Amino acid sequence: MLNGPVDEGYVEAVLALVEQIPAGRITTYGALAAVVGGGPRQVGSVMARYGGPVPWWRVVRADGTLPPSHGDRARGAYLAEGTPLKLSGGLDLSRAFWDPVTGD
DNA sequence: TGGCTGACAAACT
DNA sequence: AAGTTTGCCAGCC
Repeated sequence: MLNGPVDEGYVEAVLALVEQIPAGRITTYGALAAVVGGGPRQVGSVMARYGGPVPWWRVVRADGTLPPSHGDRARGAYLAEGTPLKLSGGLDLSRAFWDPVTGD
């Protein structure tokens, strides 16, 4: 337990939401940041450090474009889960966006 | 102590 | 439509 440092609460909140993202759906860093607080960059930083055990590929940019760091790993996951992809190589936010606030 | 960096976002040209 | 610039928040040098 322990829980030592406070950041753990913040990290836990972010990871919890990411784990709640249903397959075939995606959310944005800004949306998560709006729920857990802080800024979108902070969410990204947390994911980079502690986002190992969570489906981080379901978290994308606000434009629906794939983050440079995701790599082909995320692309395969999208196809495998049936995530609505756009011909431009991005994601169809209008169709695949999942709201962490309402949970739908 | 000040400045740079970073899984971002929104606005402007 | 695309590329560039500024802002935000926290951690690290």
